[in-house]
Amino acid sequence: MISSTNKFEQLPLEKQSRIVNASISEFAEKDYETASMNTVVNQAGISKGSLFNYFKTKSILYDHIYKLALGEVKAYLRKVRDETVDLPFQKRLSKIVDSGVQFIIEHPRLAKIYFRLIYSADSPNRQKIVSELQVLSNDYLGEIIQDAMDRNELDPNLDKGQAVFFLDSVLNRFLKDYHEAKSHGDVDQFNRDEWVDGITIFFSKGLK
Amino acid sequence: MISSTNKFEQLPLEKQSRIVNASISEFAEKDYETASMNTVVNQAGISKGSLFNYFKTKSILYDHIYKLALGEVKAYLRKVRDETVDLPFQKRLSKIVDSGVQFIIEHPRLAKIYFRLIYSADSPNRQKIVSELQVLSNDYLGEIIQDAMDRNELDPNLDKGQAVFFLDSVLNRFLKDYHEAKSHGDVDQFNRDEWVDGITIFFSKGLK
DNA sequence: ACTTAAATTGACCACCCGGTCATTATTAAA
DNA sequence: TTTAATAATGACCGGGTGGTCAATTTAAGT
Repeated sequence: MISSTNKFEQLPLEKQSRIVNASISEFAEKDYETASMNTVVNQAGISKGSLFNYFKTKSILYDHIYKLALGEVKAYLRKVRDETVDLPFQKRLSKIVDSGVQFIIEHPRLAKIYFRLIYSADSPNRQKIVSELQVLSNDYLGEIIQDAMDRNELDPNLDKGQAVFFLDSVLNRFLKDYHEAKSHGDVDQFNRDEWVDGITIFFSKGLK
Repeated sequence: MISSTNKFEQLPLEKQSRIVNASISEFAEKDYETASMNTVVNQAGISKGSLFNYFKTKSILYDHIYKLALGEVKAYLRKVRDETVDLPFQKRLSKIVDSGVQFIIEHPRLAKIYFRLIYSADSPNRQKIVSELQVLSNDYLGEIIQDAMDRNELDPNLDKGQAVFFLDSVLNRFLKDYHEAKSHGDVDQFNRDEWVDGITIFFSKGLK
């Protein structure tokens, strides 16, 4: 069976990366509907016919790109999860936030695509994608929380689903705000350490 | 001085509401760029020239609509704030969540516009609007938290800015998820009381 | 060098967009 | 009833879209 990106994958790597680069830039800058295949084509320095030969439709190209972004996110998450298995919950949380911040710094365009995907509404299979992400996040944070519960660092009677929800809400929101602050140039107002401390303390003791 | 909606406001109310209704539907269904003035015109049963006579541009029409949505949101928030001044923090939080849920039920299209505005990226003056909303939320939740601190219901050494951030993250996320679940028809999985309890307990004691 | 197959091109298509404006229909004044 | 002012209309404009395909360039095989 021949995948729909087959033709693309058989291209010289240099050409592939020109196309991927242009696509990432365009989908980072504009939302799905507004992003233009013409712009991609011009920026990549290939003809329109070629692009539509490699990717039959716009939405197939978008699929390729967002999966790429998601794969990178997953890699970061896996890495920090595995590197912190033996650390206490608070330290672990802190490292996860760190990793998120680092991802945003190292892959600003992919971060933009990721947040657009999560928070915006007009990607082709939005509903399916988002629910997949929810499962992913549930598994990931669920594991972190379960580990902490097993070690008696968290209340063993916690509703795990809710705990995951709270973690997810605050972490994602923090990273989103950080990302936006960064792309507006006023990232200095973020004292990262202070925030990470605040977040971990908050999760431990609440506001009381 | 003549406002840009002057012509519109002098229209018969029935015609006004036809136009507002059509606009709300369109901006709820699609994001700003994708929403079509032609659709609005057809649904409202007026001619294109008329619409552009009442509202000079698409973005001015959008302005009118989102301010309407925001005004409604503010009214709900003001109401619940004033009605709960004497209640303890936990009860107050619970009522605020209630009010949000009720808003979503009573004004699903306005809720859609509101969440699109907050979480999506392509509205005309997005940056300005979002920072205005942040100030608004800061004032609102800041007041609720300050009240609770004054009554010794919360740690008086709290970083108020952070506390507001946590509240805002969790509340908005909860309502957004609720809204999406509702518009996908699977709202039953939400045991509202359980969630409200979970949220208030979480804010009091954290996860420990 | 010649032929054939494959890859690349960009002009072109139908469609939709926000916005305009000469024309027409409606109302008010005389 | 005629005239003047106002309101409503929709054909039309320039421009952009995703996608196509006949024609051309490039590469491979003999």
